[in-house]
Amino acid sequence: MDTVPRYGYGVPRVADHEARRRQVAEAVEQLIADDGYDGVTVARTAARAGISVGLVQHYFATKDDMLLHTFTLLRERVERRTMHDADRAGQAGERIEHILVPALREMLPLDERRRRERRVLQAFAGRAVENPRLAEALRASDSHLEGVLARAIGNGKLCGEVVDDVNEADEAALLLAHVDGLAQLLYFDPARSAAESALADHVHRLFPGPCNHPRP
Amino acid sequence: MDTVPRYGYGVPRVADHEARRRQVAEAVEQLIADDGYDGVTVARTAARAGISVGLVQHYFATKDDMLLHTFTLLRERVERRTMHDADRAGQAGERIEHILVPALREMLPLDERRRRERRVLQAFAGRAVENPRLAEALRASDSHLEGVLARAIGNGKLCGEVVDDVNEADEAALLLAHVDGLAQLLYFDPARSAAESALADHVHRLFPGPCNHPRP
DNA sequence: TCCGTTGTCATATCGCCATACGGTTATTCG
DNA sequence: CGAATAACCGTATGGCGATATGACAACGGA
Repeated sequence: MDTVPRYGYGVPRVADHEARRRQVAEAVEQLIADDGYDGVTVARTAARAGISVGLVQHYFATKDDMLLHTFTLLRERVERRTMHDADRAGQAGERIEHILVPALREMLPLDERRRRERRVLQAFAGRAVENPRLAEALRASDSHLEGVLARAIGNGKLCGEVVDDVNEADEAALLLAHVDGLAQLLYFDPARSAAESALADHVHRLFPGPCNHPRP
Repeated sequence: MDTVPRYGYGVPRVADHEARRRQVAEAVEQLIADDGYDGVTVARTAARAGISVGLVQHYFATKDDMLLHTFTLLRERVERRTMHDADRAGQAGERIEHILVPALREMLPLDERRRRERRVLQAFAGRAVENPRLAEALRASDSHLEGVLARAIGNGKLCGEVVDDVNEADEAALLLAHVDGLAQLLYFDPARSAAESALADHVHRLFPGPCNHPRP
């Protein structure tokens, strides 16, 4: 992922490629959040990022690449933030449930920042139906999250919090789908605080047992 | 689908306004399903509907109106299909749960037709973030469905299927959100049959009790 | 020092699309 | 029968936006 060749041979005028791309992606994200997906034009993006149209082209061959990269960075950021804790679920001897709930809660649009984020993700999701590359990226990103959750559920089985006969892949997908639905609900109806407890309930039903095998 | 009014000559003075608008909306829906939202242009829509650009303009002042009307008709159709049964939940003496589950199942993309439908709805949902009129229409449509569900849950309370201390408005919203998440999941992963049982489980948890007061 | 490469910019091009417009046909009503 | 009117068509227009192009600047290497 980060193994980009770095392009560092005896070349002149070395700029930080990744930083520039991040800068542009940041501008795109802001534009989507403010004006929607259709509000994104190469010209406006350049202006927002404080650079020229030509430079944007220099870093992204096509507008589509630009959007895709924006989406990728955004998802990576969300995943990093969300799953930072969840990934070591079952290692600390604490109940996995108690690690998972706040982690997943992080995905809900509970403040302005995350509402903006949701807005952008929603716009991307809408385009995914007509943009195969975006659809693939979305799928990949979801698969990754599902993998992390499935592992957490697997750990739950090992330590007795989860009953043995659940299919962790299914349950991970279902949990993620539920969280997504709740996020959608909260986006359009921020007052529905019941969504938060619904999330907790879901996780609680998944992890009903006590933690029998706390790690040292 | 094939019920295009065929415009028999000899009726030009007064044409069936609503039928024409339906015809155009139908074309729009097909275009979105086939080529995505951005694939919809007035010209292509006219071609698809077998009429001229000018005529489309004659029936819709603006492209936005055209799209909005398409969305409205689509949602109405889905609601009608879905809630036809659910609305008389608790009247026949049958368990409400057993009426609600197949009704809500209807919203899941379980066959090609509904996958196409989902595709279109997803595209619309994506634009709703940047289109206030669409957002409002979506909200209104959801509210309506929530109302129907809330009433069903209320009936459940009356006849003992639902415990008394649930908030039916909250539960209706949560149920709908869950169904939406599951629909999304199934769209991208049609093989996840666990989604269907998840829906049934949710409803079953909501309606745990027996039906004590069957109507005559 | 000078060459080649890369970073950067400004502007040109070219297609597409929503909407505007003017014309034609065919009813209905008086 | 003859306006008046609504359904309907084809094309013009004007703007916007992605991408192409060509020029210039800075810097590393020989």
